[in-house]
Amino acid sequence: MSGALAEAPPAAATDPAETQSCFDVIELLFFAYRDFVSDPDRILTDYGFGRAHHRVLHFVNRQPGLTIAELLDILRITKQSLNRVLKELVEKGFVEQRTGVQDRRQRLLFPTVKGRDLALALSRMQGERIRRAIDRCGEDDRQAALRFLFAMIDENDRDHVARLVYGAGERKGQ
Amino acid sequence: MSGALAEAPPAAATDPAETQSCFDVIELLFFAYRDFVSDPDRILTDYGFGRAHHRVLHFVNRQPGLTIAELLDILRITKQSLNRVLKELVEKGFVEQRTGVQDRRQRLLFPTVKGRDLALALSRMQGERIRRAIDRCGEDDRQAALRFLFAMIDENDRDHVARLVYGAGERKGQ
DNA sequence: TCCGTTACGTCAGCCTTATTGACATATCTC
DNA sequence: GAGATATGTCAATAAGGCTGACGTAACGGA
Repeated sequence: MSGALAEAPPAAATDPAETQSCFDVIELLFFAYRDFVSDPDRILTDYGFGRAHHRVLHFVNRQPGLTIAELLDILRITKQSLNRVLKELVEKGFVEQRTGVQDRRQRLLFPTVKGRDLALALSRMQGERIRRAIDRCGEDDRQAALRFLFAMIDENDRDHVARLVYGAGERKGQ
Repeated sequence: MSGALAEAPPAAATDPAETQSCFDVIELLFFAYRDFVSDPDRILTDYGFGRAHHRVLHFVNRQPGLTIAELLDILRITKQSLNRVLKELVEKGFVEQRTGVQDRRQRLLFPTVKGRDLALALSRMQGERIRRAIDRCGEDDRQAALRFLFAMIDENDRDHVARLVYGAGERKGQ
């Protein structure tokens, strides 16, 4: 496709042509993600929050009743890292913790009204970008992109992600 | 599609249905990116590098002769942040700086052989994930995903990115 | 030739987000 | 009652980003 690296043939690539053909995905994923997360960042600073808070708030709002362990598995960070941002979200009244009913060791996480509003405001910003993208490339490309992105996820995690994305909702009581 | 938030109707969303329909893109982009960057991370620690080094090395390798200003525009970080990682890459012999010919104020960045090898090893890891994804969802979905991801980029930046991704290669001499 | 602008480097201090390791507590399960 | 599990927390550290300020070299036009 492009003439990149024509003067510098790859020394160790098993298949230069195929390696090369992946640059577009690698780079467009980088640029799309770069701009994708930049929108909410502006709002978040007004609340004294960062991206880490956004991620927590998003998944708590998306799946009310989420446990700490499940959140750790989604975010792939340590509990110490999670605890700091979660504590701030709770202290500022965006997330509420309730003791589990079946298992009282668990702390189920719920968004407050305030938390839900913020989560939706952030999603709306990202949604606007997504809708503008769909206007450009069409709904079919969005559907295909979803399939491609899904296939990019670790195989062991796809079932879990599928359930979360397409089967989410209130799960645990109170 | 899903029953998420059924018990908690969005308070401020202009269009709940459309906001909701974006959750899949928001989340799959998060999970795909999470796993996508996790592969190179393992190699990078062996060299004492992090993701920031990877990004710099990738674009320097992709576009030999890149200037500092262009790299800053790609990465969207401050020159102080860039300088730290770039200095380490130069000190460890992965990137070479040469004074510009037309404009002697510029420092043109080139990968060394060592740098090119590392960049390609990292790209290869990501390429393997991409190829596995294509095996699952097909080449058409990949092409569509590229169009969608491209449309997700800031409008002002699309020309620049298009040139970089599809028209890259050696640009500035010696 | 002088002067303003540009490209880059650097010092200093700070913030966020992540890490590892260790230990405490409450609760479940057997 | 004992061990495993879910969570909370203290402490130290690292990576990667930021702002602000200042310096130097080179370009470019008046």
